[in-house]
Amino acid sequence: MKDIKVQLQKKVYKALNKIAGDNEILSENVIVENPPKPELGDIAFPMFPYAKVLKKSPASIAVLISDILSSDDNVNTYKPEGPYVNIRLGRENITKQTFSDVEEKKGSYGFNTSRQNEKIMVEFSCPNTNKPLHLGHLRNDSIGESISKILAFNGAVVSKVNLINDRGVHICKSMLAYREFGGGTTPESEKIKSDHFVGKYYVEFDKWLKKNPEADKMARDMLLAWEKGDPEVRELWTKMNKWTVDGIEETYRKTGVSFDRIYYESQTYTAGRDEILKGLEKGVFYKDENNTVWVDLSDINLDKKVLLRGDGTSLYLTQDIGTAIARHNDWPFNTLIYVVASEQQYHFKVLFHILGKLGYEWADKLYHLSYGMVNLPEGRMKSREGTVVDADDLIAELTELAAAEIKNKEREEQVGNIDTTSEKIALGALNYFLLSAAPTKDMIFNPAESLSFNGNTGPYLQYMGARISSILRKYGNTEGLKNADLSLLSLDDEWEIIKLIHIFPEIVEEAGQELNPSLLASYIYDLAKKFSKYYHDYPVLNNGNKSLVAARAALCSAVRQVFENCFSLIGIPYLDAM
RNA sequence: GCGUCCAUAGCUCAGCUGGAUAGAGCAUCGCCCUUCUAAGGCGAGGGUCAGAGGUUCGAAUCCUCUUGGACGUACCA
Repeated sequence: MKDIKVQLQKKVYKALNKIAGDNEILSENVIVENPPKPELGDIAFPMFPYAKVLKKSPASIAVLISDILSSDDNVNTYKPEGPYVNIRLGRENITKQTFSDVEEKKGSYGFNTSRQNEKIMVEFSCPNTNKPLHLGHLRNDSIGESISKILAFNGAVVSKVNLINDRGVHICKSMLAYREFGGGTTPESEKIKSDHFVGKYYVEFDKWLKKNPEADKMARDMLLAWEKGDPEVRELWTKMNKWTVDGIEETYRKTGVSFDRIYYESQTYTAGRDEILKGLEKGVFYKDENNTVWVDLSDINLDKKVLLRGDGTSLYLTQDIGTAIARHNDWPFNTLIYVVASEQQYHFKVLFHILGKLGYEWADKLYHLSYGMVNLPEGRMKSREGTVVDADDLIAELTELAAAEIKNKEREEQVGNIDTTSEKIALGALNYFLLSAAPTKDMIFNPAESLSFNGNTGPYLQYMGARISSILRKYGNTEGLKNADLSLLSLDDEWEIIKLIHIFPEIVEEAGQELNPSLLASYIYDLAKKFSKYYHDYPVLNNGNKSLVAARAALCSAVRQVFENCFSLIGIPYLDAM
């Protein structure tokens, strides 16, 4: 559709100049747009901008341009409508081309090469090992996974990386509380998912701290002991970290999240130190009387920032500098995208700037994909007030609701395995919900409403997919569909659907450019809605005309393929029955 | 204080680089299961696009200010 628009732009440009004669030269950048309603045509050119130069009314220009263009084109039709030239495209070629494209590419329909030869690293998730994942992590994971898939579908080579924050005072707090109150219990003995088991002691620590202010200092001491390699502390640390990581990995498996490489903070946290010292030698940084190393950021209108403490220990920022450099060595990327919440914008601004100062020419290829917070109707989630929405609980709840719905509709038999189907519905609901809002925006999770499966939701999309599958199952062998007579698809409703199928690759490209999965979410919802109305109004199988049945089945088949491909990009499992 | 971002229907969100009466879902109220699964379809009501200026033939969209909010501005991560 893009190239068609460009061609038409050129034609309109030429026609405009024909009217202008040699008086005026017009900008080649002719404005194109989509008409607000399908009845108005497929593509529109507003004529307002040329009124002044041509000394004619927009409406009369529209008439002239339409005439000129019509005389030279027997494929598309041009119609002046008020100040607009509205164009109806010849449907035959586009339809034929679109269908054969889908038929040929199948699972890779939508794939394009706009990001070919790019190596893109995507960092996301980055959990702490003191507690299980919550809803905020789920948004991070959804975005990270989706963006990675989208970029790969744009031809890039993508490497997904995770950085597990397994070091620091937070894990020491859980460790202390466990040592104090755990009494040698284990996740197995208590039959609690292992990350939740550890999280329980993190909460326990907070309670303890209220009665015993000493606890804070004890945690810091434990961290020091850890850094010194105290064997007892290390042993406990290893054990508890494993519990958490095992539990988190189980959640990853359930939500379809995976990584090409996992970094552990405990292994990388010292890596930045040498870089800072090198920078100090080069005079990029400076040291104060306490041996603290600083960077002056007044060149980007920011304050100064500590890079190394006086005792030589490193900070979050220090570590991230080291990690970035290590990553570039491990896998020389063209771009590194950090999927991290918006609250860390300042951090990344500073990080990128410092890497630039250190002379890494790839510093300007680092990008912070800053996504908004997930809030509750009452406001921010607060662990202290126990309002944090736990990831596993949420998924379990959604799964139960889906299972109840299946039973309620008496679909057990058709669905087959209720457990796996319910899980897929839960996942579809969750990912669609999290990805349908633009990443940059904060969003509100209203438990009551967000658990619904009706309306603009993942399950609605899955349901449409299941209906298409059902129709195609009833149709039988779909092999012959490539020979279907597509000219029978003459309804406007069919044309609207075909156009949507046609532009799918363009939407994929745009979503990649803008790093915005929500474009795909609203695209597929649009397609689902149009298809839903279409098959409701026009029988695919029971219309009494064998050729028409084949043509419509072919349309179903193409829509199904786009569903599958688009679904996979935004983490919605495709279901053949539900 | 300073910086970044945000403000569209009662609620949750769309609205592309400015363009034709501002769109969905939820909620409310009607209608539709003897035809491919009603997790569905159709219809109704509901908007001074926070407010005020400006640029433009034309602004929800761009610029300025005001108001209201989020986040940040730690030798936390």
